[in-house]
Amino acid sequence: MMIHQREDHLGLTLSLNFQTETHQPSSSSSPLKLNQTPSTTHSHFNLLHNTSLPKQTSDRSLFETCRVETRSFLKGIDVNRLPAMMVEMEEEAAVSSPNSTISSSLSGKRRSLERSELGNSDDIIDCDDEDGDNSRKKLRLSKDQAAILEDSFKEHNTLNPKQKLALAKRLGLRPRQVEVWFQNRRARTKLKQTEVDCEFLKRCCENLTEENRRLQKEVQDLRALKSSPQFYMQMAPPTTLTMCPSCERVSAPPSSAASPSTTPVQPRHSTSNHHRVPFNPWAIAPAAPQPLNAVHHRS
DNA sequence: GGAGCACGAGTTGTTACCTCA
DNA sequence: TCTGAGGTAACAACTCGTGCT
Repeated sequence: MMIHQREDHLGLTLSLNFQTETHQPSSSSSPLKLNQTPSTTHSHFNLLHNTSLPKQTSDRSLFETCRVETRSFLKGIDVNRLPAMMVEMEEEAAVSSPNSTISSSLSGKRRSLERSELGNSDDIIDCDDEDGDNSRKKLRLSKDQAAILEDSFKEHNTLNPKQKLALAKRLGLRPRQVEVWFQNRRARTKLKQTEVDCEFLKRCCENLTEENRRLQKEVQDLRALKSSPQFYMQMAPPTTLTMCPSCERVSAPPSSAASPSTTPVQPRHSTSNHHRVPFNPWAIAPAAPQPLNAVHHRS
């Protein structure tokens, strides 16, 4: 056992780390997929029997014992509800290790070291299957539990250990389950936000493409006009574009109908200093493109 | 029955912080 | 006092397995 005292940003002041880590098969590294053992069951077992599991998973006899005892222990337990006794035990475990799950409480380095020490993952024996076929039961949170978690998530999308404990106690779940729920919730929220952002950017792109097409056509028309100046002279002054003589910026009058991105641009200057005059397309040199945030005519 | 999806949970890598030599 | 190594906790990203529609 290792005593580790720290004051982290979440307000945890004291932690006791029991070195009762278990070894789990790496789902990605091992071609042979074994049913993975929820390590929390190991922690249940450890807490119940106040013992630690063997570090080397080749110790099959101990694991078989564990398996039998766990199976009998799990009989009659609703997987969605944790007995009060277990909640209290989990609380203690959570206080001693904020992560509360043995596997996840291991540091990356330690975990990878143990992975390398583990070698053949075939030695892993599941310890929590209640019917002996190595199938894990899918936990399903009740509507009430989900609603409370949702409410809590709306308040704050991360939990400090105290909040986690309180919530776990209130819901009759293990702190680790609350933690996992919040992790998954954050991940899924982020995913949805990414989808929304992606959709928004797609629409922006479409609008810009459309505007680009329109501007290209306008340039084409103007070039055609330039090539026949006598025709231009007979034309009425262009009404779609005006230029501020002060800053020499081009803008369109409010009446021109266009997409939102081509909405007429009104100068912010006072009319005493700036007059809207017909824009002569070849009277000024083409302005260099400006960064979006430099276009001060947009209101 | 099986395809698709939602969701709980495990795994792995990274980062920040702490302790200690 | 500074510094680097090692340990720990927390988190994100990825993944898998199960249950539901």
